[in-house]
Amino acid sequence: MAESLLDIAEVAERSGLAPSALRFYENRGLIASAGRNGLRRTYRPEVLDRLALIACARGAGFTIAEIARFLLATPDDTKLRAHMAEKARALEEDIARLTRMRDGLRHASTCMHEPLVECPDFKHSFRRSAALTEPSPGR
Amino acid sequence: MAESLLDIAEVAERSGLAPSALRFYENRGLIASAGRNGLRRTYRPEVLDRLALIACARGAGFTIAEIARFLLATPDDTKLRAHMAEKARALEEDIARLTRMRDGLRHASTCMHEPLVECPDFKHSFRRSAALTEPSPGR
DNA sequence: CCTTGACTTGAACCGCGCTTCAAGTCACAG
DNA sequence: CTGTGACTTGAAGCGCGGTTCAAGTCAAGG
Repeated sequence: MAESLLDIAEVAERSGLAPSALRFYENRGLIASAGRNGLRRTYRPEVLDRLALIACARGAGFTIAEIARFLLATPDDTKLRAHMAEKARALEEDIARLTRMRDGLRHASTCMHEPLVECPDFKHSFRRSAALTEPSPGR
Repeated sequence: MAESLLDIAEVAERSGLAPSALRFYENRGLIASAGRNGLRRTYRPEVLDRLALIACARGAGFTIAEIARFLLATPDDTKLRAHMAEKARALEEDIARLTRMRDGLRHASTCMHEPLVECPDFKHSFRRSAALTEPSPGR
């Protein structure tokens, strides 16, 4: 079984993350090492799934601290579920915003208008977006 | 006409941004003040549209520097258009990623599975997402 | 004239997510 | 036993997007 443990360098390579990032995640509680081989951390292969999860969550705008909370939450945690559902809702809004933004850019990239930035359609999509975005001061 | 100029405090209030942020944007070239009333910056009302645009772009993940480039680009700029189209494509990917994330979270929030994090469906959606996310090292 | 109070400036600081660095420690080869 | 070289640590540094701060300046009011 010790055979199946991965060296930190290997995990780094396979996950595409820097070793420093792995150590960073470890001391933030996002992942755990299985033990040491001398000084070297060794990881169970499942850590790769973890890392994929983390990368994805990061990409979706979750902070490290949030991810840690998710991962450390007590198992049968109803708060966790609520939190997840809440996040799903938030993502819904993000998606809508990005979609509008994408449409605005698409239009802008083909619209002839003299300052491009003044194109009414273009401005319009931002206006709408802004109205929905404003209430959220954070970020 | 001077009547229609807005004081920085007014712009701050209407846009929901801190005055410090307005000054920050100004010295990054994102907005321009119309002049001064004593020491006080005054802005043309159109700056509010600008700010809405900026807020939206920020929300869509553009950096301040990127936005500045967009806004300062020479008008009939074909590179600008190409850049925009490119960004639109990138947003498409982000949207797809967020959508998968949202679905993953939705599932997770109702799925009974003992470490929640180990739910196969849940993991699966991250796996797929990760595969598409990995090539992009930045961010 | 002097105060008040909102603005001005540049510079320092903050939180985030890491990376980089100096200094130390280990396994293994020769 | 001595390198070598990849790891270890904690601390410092970085880029981003601002905020905060000390010190200065102005217009208006008393």
